[in-house]
Amino acid sequence: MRAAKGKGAAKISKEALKPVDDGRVGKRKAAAADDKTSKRKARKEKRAKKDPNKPKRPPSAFFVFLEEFRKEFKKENPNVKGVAAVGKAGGDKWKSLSDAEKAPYEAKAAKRKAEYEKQMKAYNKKQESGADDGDEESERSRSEVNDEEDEASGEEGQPPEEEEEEEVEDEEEEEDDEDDD
DNA sequence: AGATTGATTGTTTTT
DNA sequence: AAAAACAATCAATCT
Repeated sequence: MRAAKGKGAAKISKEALKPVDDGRVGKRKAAAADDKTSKRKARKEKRAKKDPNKPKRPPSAFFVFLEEFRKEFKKENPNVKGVAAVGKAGGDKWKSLSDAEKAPYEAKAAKRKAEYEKQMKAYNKKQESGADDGDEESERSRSEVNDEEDEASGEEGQPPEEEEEEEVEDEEEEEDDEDDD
């Protein structure tokens, strides 16, 4: 299960109802390798087909915040290994943050989303080859897709204006990714 | 050994 | 429009 889908989102009073076993990670529930029982992708219908390089959904502000939160959380709680612990702690703190505090995260998430749309555009272009919907398993010569790294063409004329009451420190986003291995 | 779960919220996606 | 699924993460647990 996606864990907190209907419960977490709908009910918010599970903290007391469902105490987490401290750092206990996986209790005991694994229906591994079960086509229909697998919730991973119960292909009831052709919801999603396995695509080579399909851009995953952009992380929401919460996830962006979580990524940073996890680092600190683990730093202060090296004993806790479960992801659920951080999830709950993060969710709790997330709500504790003010809109102004979430602003920077939202900004980052917004940027991620923008990239996602761009990637999706390129992705669609590749898919343009054969718009086969349905159970067309016929894999024609899929060959390599020319990956065109679309670099941000032109900056946006205007920098994001924070018209919010709280002026957030605009961190200069570094887009130069130095990937030295 | 690989697949899966657990948990959070927000957005993307699908119906 | 609304519900569903999925986005990351890490270790434990299951088949």
